Amino acid sequence: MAIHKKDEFSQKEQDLATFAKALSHPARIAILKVLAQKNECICGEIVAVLPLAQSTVSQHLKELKTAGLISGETDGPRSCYCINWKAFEKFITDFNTLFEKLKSVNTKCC
Amino acid sequence: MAIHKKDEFSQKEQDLATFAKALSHPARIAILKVLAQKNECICGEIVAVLPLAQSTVSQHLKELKTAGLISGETDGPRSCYCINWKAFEKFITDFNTLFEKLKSVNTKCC
DNA sequence: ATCTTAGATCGTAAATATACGATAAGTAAA
DNA sequence: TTTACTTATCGTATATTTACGATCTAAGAT
Repeated sequence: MAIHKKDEFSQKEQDLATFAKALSHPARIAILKVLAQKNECICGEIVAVLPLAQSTVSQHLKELKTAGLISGETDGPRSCYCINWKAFEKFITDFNTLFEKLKSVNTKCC
Repeated sequence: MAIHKKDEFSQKEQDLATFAKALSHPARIAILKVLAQKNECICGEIVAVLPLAQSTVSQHLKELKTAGLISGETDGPRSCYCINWKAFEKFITDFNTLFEKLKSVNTKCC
């Protein structure tokens, strides 16, 4: 029980799931928006906008970073984050490819 | 602590997060593939293909259904599931729109 | 009417996610 | 050096997810 079986799926399926998981919380979607709209992607600005504690935002940022969707540099006492477009687009493409493929095969059974 | 604050984000952010969450497990991605590739989208065929117990697959199907990505009809003693393309494409479009928008605004700060 | 089959649901255990406050660690300014 | 500021990390509580076996339900077969 509760022994996770994620590893028994294909790498592509796991990658897509990991990407989706990174986006599966509204706070992380909001963070991505802020990162793109501000020229200076300072952590503090994100904290100011979101209805969450600083430590919680930091945790969400870490998850986005671990998933490879953003990258961060420490800049003096601050941290500068930005979107990792390369990895991001790779996933978007994979998603679209998968769904395009699914759509062409589908034959509406119900 | 642990009082979820998802409701404090915008509806669009919540919708995208819900969609992403539905796709955030490789089993559910695999299920969507099977649903598209088989003409007869019978639950049993999914169970046969996945490395999971019947009850677990049923649970994943329920989550996909709750998220609106698939719909299901009981057909005698069996259950027929299929992909809800309308809702599916709505989300895909929203995703692409969001990311396209983000991309155009970004100015590479780090 | 009973048996079989397919699937959903219940109960449960363990893992993971969410959130916060407190604290640590590092830089900049006084 | 001390102080203030910014962010990361730790500890912790609670909620949710994942997974299974067992059981319930409903339809079809005998």
